[in-house]
Amino acid sequence: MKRITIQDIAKMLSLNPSTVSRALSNHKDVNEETRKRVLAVVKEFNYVPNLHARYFRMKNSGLIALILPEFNMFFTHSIMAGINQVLTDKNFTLIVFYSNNSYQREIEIIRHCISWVVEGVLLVVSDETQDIDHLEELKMAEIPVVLFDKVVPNDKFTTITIDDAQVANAATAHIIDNGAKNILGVFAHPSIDISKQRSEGFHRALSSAHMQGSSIFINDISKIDQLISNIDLATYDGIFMMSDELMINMLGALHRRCINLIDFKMAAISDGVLPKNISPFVPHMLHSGLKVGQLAAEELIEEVMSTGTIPIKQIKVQTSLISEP
Amino acid sequence: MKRITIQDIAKMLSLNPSTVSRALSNHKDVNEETRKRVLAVVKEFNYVPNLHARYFRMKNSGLIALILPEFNMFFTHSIMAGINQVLTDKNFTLIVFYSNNSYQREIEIIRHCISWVVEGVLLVVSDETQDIDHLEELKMAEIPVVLFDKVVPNDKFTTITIDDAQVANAATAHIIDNGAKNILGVFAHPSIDISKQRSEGFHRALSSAHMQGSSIFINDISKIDQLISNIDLATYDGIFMMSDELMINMLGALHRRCINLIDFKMAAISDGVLPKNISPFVPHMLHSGLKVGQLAAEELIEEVMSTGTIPIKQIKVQTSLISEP
DNA sequence: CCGTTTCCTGCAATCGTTTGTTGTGGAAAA
DNA sequence: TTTTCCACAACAAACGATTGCAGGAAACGG
Repeated sequence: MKRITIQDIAKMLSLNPSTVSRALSNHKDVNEETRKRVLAVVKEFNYVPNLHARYFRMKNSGLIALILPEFNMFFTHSIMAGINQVLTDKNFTLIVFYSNNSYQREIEIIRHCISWVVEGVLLVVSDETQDIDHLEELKMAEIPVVLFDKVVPNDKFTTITIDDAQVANAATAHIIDNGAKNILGVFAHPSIDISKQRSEGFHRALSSAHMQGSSIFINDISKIDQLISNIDLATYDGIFMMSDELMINMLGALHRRCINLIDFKMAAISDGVLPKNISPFVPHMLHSGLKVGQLAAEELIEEVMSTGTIPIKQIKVQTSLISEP
Repeated sequence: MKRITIQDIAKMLSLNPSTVSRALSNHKDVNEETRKRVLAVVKEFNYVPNLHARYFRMKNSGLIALILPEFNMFFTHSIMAGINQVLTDKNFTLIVFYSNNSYQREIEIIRHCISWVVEGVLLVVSDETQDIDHLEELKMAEIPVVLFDKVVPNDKFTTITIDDAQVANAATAHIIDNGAKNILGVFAHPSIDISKQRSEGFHRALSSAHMQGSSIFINDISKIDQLISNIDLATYDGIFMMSDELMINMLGALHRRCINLIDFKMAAISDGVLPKNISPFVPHMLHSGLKVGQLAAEELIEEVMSTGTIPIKQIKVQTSLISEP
């Protein structure tokens, strides 16, 4: 079936398309009477504007691209919820791409975004991404970009992160405050930036309490049982876990080794959802994906809306300690 | 900066825009020599086509809309991963909407989809949605729709679900096979369709084994501790949990009541991700979000691509029992 | 040498919407 | 009565890419 257009409406009412257009956009130059007639026809025939035509003419698109390296159950969903809230509010439409942690794919996606005339890009870089050369094209096309969560440090684009070292430090300090004497730190793959940062914060907390402790880096989470099998857990009385994913897996692994979790002082860095759902409760530095998503979207929209240039910001999201359920 | 267009390229090379366009689309009517020259300029100036212009002219869009009622960590992410795989493969672009479980919002979104001239819609209906009247508009606009996961039973659109009753039945049977004599079924809010279906399957399994058992419906998951506080768990030796969300919360709640989970024969319906991550292992009927997403996307694309009409299908996704880690 | 075919490129229209400019009739002001 | 002004609506151009058709030049056959 052929869609009804503004011209069809114009013809029916013996009006000019321009008048119909203005009627629909509440332009003052159109008589209230004619507007009524237009609206009536719109309703009767279920007219909806063709956004391709509109945005093509207007040279914008109302589209915001979100580029994610992967879909994981621990953080992505709340980030998306946060972004969506903001975008829906401001009447933007979200298109989602998935780089599959490939730098090459990320480049392709960015090209595609330009083709789509998106008005802004929200980017969580892939693990492979080491530089931001590929964002140059977006800059040239004057498309604002906000990097968040995993970022490449730079001074050309707004970034939104947490102070990983400081947060890990605070979480570890909480374990120490609870009286643990020997703490095990559990981290993800050591090559990714946040592992390094959080590990650093962990060790800083230990040394400022004049304590020792050790860290393990889980390269492949499915092998966690093996990886911790040669650790004498009895020597530890505290555990720090750098993420939700590690937390749930670590708890599972300990459980499989029939270790009583009550014996441990624990802390993690978490989105806050999982600790609400599982037992025992794990105190955590609340690193809310929802908030990060919202903030990223808000910053981006601000840049999109502004006419002039806006100062680049390096935002550190505040985190807080959640010490009880 | 102004974007470079086909006409700019044409001017530079003293060609006609039409020739440039044909060169770029590998049309045979253009000399290999000229094509080379065009490609060189394209590369030099980083030309990217304006998809709004193209799709506006071509009357399609390469867009597929995904409408979700909510973002939850338990199923959404794997559904999206599955969809994305297929769409990326077939060169479609995904736009995502979030109905926030509101029927009204769902209607708005569908309108918006038509406005965007999307080529297909993947829909998980909101909890409020009781009918499919609002999909009539899509049908009139000849936009294919695939309903999946949560659906409204109907014979006008392709649907992809699991046989909830049968799956719940099988899971329960597994608990019975393991020797449990008195089984507790844990279900979500009784007003949503899948709760009813799964509860029915659960009870069917019980009665065909000439057993009794009881169910509880968790209206508000944050109150799970209260809800199970008046249950004498000692009388049960088996638990069936209808979803990942209930599973993780139930395990947590039992743990808080210091109940030894080893004493229970358990089974659930699960996406499979969580059981890999937690301990104890919970046998489950594997209801893979990834697979559902893929299948939904594939079915939709097939309808989109086909010229004639395609038979409506009511697909039940196969599930399998995962009885060990 | 002319007619026909082949190969390549140009011309012009088109998609649906928006918007700057122009036109018109009637009322108010002079 | 003439001039001015205003409210309203029509006209036309534009956005960038695609495509049917026309046309020119070279190649080829007779």
